[in-house]
Formats: sequence, structure tokens, C-alpha cells
Amino acid sequence: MADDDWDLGAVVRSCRMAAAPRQPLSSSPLHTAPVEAEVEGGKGGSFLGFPDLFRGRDGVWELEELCKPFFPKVRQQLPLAAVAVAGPHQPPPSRQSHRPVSQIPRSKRKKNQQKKVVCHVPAAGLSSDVWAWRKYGQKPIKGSPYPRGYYRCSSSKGCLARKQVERSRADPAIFIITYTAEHNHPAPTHRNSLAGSTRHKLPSLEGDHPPPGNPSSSPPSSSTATGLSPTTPLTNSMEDELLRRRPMEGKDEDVDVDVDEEEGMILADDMEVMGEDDLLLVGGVEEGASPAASGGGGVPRR
DNA sequence: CGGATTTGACCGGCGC
DNA sequence: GCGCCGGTCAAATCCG
Ligand SMILES: [Zn+2]
Repeated sequence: MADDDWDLGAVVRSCRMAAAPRQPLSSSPLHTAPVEAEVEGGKGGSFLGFPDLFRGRDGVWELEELCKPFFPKVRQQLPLAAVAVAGPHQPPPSRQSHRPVSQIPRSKRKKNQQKKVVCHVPAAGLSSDVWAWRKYGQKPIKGSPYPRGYYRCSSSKGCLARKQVERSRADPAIFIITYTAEHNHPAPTHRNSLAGSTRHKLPSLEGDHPPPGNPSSSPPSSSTATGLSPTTPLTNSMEDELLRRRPMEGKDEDVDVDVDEEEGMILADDMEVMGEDDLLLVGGVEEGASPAASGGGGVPRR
């Protein structure tokens, strides 16, 4: 392959998340990833694309510009490694128990699964998420005073969709969400009332009153973010608060970076085709196993 | 009771 | 070879 440089041909496109207050839709299930960019072999090179404005569908939030002082570390992981599976595997669990990775060649996926969609959205954007996410980790990242939250689809069972939420270092009011993989099932329901599928969303909270010590003056300085995305539903208060902090004057920039290497999106395809109302399952995508079931065994799996 | 959240530890990859 | 970093899993805990 190539010669030339594995550098990158990145195609960045701006896409707006559009909270879409509603809208009959029914023709665009993908509300958050209308565009995609392809990056090839990205390593050691700054790319960042060009501000490509895109039509303004509803013309609600007009894109502004993507000139953000990104940190000097905008490197994207490199793909490479196109190994083709292989074979034998089934290596016994060496080391403690490590992780019974005997499910799928995660190793390959790791680097192969580079499908990422980065979207910069304001606080309001967080609430635009119609999917239910379950947080499975949070870690402080270098170069940013705020930690990054790792979320997974509530139905991790067939949904490899993952989401990374991080706060912008310059604009704490802006969140950088990185979506990986797509859902293989239709959204829970178009945002009915947003059924919160999660907990932790106390209705209380009015005005500010954080009991003790709530850094209302300069919150960002301290570590611990002020609360990364709660989950699907965003506390109104928080939303409002954030909005207040930095009223997005039309500043809504979204960058999509999609790296596709090989197939593997059949499921997604299906979803695209259907994605209409409540389509439950599509043809048996489920894993044959029967984990959830009702506890028939005890330890989950893995 | 189930599900979600939280926190720590562990692993793999990369850089030096 | 070791260290750094990011990412994920896993167990414990709490809420509804
Ligand atoms: Zn999903």
C-alpha cells in the first residue's frame, strides 16, 4: 500500500447536532451523524480539516467556524494493524483472570474499530441524546483539567455504541462527545419524555444551593468536573446553568471523523434502512447466548 | 430486586 | 525494558 503517506485524508465535516425540538422526522434516523469523514492512517500529523459548512437544514443553529485552539495534541490514534484475524486463539486465561476475551477478536477490533464521530456540542447538546447510556468508566485525561467519561449503550448486549464525553478545556460549557460505533437498534423512542433510564436525577435543585462548598465562583478550576453528563436525561438545572454560562451564540461546531476500514457495519445498515418507529430487533442480531435471561447462572459473563 | 453509578485495578499500545 | 497514557472491566454501593 502504499506509498505515499499513510497520513491522512481527513474529511471533516461540520454537522450540527440540533437538538431538534421535535420534528416529524421519519426520514433521518441518524440525527447525530449525518456526515462522516474518513481519516486514513492518522499518526503524527495534524490534520483538522477545513471548515465546511453544510446546509442548515432547519437553520436553527448556524455553524460558526471551527477555529478552536485545539491543544497541540490532536493526534488520532493510528489504525494500522490490519491483521487478519487468525486464528487459533482460545488462549487460556493467563494472568489472574484477566479477561475472558474468548468472545471476539477484540485485539483486531481495537485498532480496527476506529469508527469515531466527534461532535462538539454545547451543554444543550447533551440533552439531545436520545439514547440511553450507561457510564462504565471515567478517567482524567492529560491536557485537560476535566476527566473524560466513558459511556456505553444501555443495552450493551448488541450495541457496541460507545460514547466519550469530555469537557472542552477552553470552553467548559462545551462538551466534546466522541461516538464510536453505531447502535443496532432503534432509539428507545423518540425522546418521548425522555424516559430516564438512569438514576441520579433528583428533581430537587433549584437555584443554586449547593450545600456546602459549591464552587459557584470558579468551578472549573478544581478537578472533578462539575458533573459530566448524567446520562440520557440532563438535569434541566444543569443544562440551564451551563447555558447561562456560555450562551452559545450560534457557536455550535461539530466535527465528524469517521474512519472506516472494513466492513462490519452490516448491522448499522439495517438500522439505517429501518429506523423508523419502534422496530425491535431486526433479524436476529442478538447473540445467541442468553445472558440476561433471568439469572440463570449467576455471574454474568465476561 | 434490578439496574445504574462509582471507584480501582489491569491491560495493551506507544514512546523513549 | 520501562514508563506513560488511555481504555475497559469488575466489584461494591445506592436508588427506584
Ligand atoms: Zn444502542
